[in-house]
Amino acid sequence: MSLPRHQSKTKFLDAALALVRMKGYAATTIDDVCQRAELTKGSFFHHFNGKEELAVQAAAHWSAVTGGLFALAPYVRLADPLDRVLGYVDFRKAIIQGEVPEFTCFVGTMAQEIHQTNPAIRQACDTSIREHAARVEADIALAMQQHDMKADFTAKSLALYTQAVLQGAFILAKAENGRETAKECIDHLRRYIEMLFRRR
Amino acid sequence: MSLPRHQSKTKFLDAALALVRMKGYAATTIDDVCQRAELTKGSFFHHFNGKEELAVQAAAHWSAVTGGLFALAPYVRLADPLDRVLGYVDFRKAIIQGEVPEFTCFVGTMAQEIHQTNPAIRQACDTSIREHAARVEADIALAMQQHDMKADFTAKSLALYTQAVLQGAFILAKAENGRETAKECIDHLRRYIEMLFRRR
DNA sequence: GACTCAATACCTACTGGTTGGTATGTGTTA
DNA sequence: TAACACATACCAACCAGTAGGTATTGAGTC
Repeated sequence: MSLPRHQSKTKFLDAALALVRMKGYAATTIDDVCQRAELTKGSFFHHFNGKEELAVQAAAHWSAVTGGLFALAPYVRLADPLDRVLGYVDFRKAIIQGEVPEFTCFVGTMAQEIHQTNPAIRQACDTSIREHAARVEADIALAMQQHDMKADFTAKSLALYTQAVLQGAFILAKAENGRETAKECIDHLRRYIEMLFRRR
Repeated sequence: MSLPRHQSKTKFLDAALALVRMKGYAATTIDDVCQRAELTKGSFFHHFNGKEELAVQAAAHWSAVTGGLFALAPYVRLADPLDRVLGYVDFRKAIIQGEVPEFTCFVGTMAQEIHQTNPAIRQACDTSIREHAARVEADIALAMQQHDMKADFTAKSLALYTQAVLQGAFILAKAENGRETAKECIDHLRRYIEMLFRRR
């Protein structure tokens, strides 16, 4: 009566994403993960050699899941690179919906907790964030080229800035337990990009 | 051989600030706090009725400590409100020094972890962040007034945006285990404010 | 197509260490 | 002498991880 191959592993990873986004890494127990995945500890330790490995693989899983989401978003098909950048920002604002754990970032949450105590997880989170930023960076670089912009900042630094704003917006959302401030932050981010590219 | 009144309590609170900034809230045990404060659990439970109360009071303690730091910063004595706003941003950049736990935000870290699980701590973190933002907001409001700015955003939302950028910059700093990206984020924040007020 | 056999996938039951919290003190101060 | 400020010793619950089992799958053999 077992499920198709490796589906269980995915269930553990999905459970980890949900639970860590709700309670954080340290407060999420392996038993929690097993219960949510509707599987047992024996199965868990068959797939992972411990909590750390779960976290590292969950970071990669997060990249895959969100990567798919952004790849399918309509803005990626816009012809103008600046439109894609602004479309990305708008999309990030649009997906701020539902309860706080539903729209906040798994790797940002985890990095916050383990940066000093677990280098392997920290590295996995950093990689996930930077891979995502690199895709934004590509469009920013094209937009800067197209607008012949002579700036005292790089496309990379602006791309990372967009991520910082989003991560910070999530923290304010968590603190207030709401979405409004976060959305207003993204409005400011959009305004900044518009001003940089003189679209305003 | 006991210390002057209530000094022990402060030692617990200081220990909590340091440890949570290093390891996060959940991973910080009461025993850790006692050890760092060089006091015993008996003393701890004399001053606090549990970990939650420690966290709530530590948030207030954090506001007091950082409040003192900013009150003494040189930028607050500048005559022009916009200079004070930009001076604040520069000051935030300047104090990004040393190891990551030394410059990151206690309440931001804690809010991230407990927002769904502990309303009392979440509220304390929100209050701490918003009190700090309110001081920035005051100068922003004056600057907007003085520059006769007709903006489609409020001073409050811009003030909260500055906090979001800072909190997000801290997350990137934690993920990369360094300071550079965070500082570049603050450069972007400064550029944004300069552009809003046409100082560039 | 039936018959091994080994690897895979999953389970139950347990353990040793940790953790938040308690019970019950003693010394010190006003 | 009562309140305060600490300390020691303990406990029950919890948690990461282990031991050792059973069921399922799939590839090779005849």
